[in-house]
Amino acid sequence: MKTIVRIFKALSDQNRIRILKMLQSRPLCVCEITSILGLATSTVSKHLSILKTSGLISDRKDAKWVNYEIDLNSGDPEVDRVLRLMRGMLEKDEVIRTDRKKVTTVDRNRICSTESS
Amino acid sequence: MKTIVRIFKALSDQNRIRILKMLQSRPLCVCEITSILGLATSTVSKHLSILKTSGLISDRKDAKWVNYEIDLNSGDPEVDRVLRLMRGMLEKDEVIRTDRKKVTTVDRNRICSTESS
DNA sequence: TTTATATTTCGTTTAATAACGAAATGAGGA
DNA sequence: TCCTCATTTCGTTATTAAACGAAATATAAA
Repeated sequence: MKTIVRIFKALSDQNRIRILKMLQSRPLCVCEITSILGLATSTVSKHLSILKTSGLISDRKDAKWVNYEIDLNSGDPEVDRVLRLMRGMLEKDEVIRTDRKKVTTVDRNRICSTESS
Repeated sequence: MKTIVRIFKALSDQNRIRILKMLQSRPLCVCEITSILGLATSTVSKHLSILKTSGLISDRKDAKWVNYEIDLNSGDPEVDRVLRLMRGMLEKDEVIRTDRKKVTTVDRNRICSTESS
C-alpha cells in the first residue's frame, strides 16, 4: 500500500508529470530537464529523486552526466501498470506537446555549463 | 493537465485510496466510511469532496443519507482509465482486504447515530 | 413546528511539500 | 594532483494538505 501511495504522490505534481512524459521520448540529464522546465537545478534534482524513489524512473551515469530514464522492467507489476497508463495519457495536452518538441532540439553540450535556457 | 494532476492528488492519500477501494464493493454513506476508517466525520467528508471534485466518485441522496459511489460513465476517458487501473490494484493488500470485510458487515442503522465503531 | 440526526462548512493547528540559493559531492580531463 | 562542471544535499521560506471539534445545513420523523 505504501508503495502505491508513493507512486501516486510522485504523480501528483505537474512538473513531475511533465518530466515523466519527457522521458517517454528519450533519457535526459538533469540540466536538459532543468532548461525545459525553467526551474532551479536543485528543484529538478529533488523531483527526479522523488520519481526515482517511487520506482517509476531510474538513473544511469554517462560520462559527466546522469541520465534519467523510464524504468521499464522494474520488476514491480504495479509500477508497470502505472507506466502503461501514463503512456496513453496527456498525449494531446499542449504543455506536454511543447515539452516534447523541446526535447527533440535540446542539446546538453550547449544548454548546460554556465549559460541559461 | 490540471484535471490529471487533480486525479493523482486525489489518489495520493492512503485514506482516499481505501475509500475508493471500499466503494468498489458498493455505495456507502459517510458514516459507514467513517466507522471503518476511524476518522472524524468532518475529515471523511473532506476526503469525499476531494474524490468527488476529481471526478472519480459521485454522490446521490437517499433518505437522510448521502451515498457515495464510483462514477462509472463519468464521460471523462481519463477518469475511466484511472478507475480501471484502480480495479486491478491492491486486491491482495491486507488493509484493503479487511476494509472489504467490514464493508460487508457494516450496518448504517446501527453504526451511525450517537454510537461509535 | 419542533426534534433528531447525517452531512457539510468553518476555524485552527500541525505536518508535509515545493521552491530557491549556497555549499558539498563526485567523476573526468588537464 | 588539481580543476571543471553536473549533480546532490542543506537550510530556509512559503504554500498546501490533513486532522480535529464546533457550529451551520438539511432532511425525516414526531
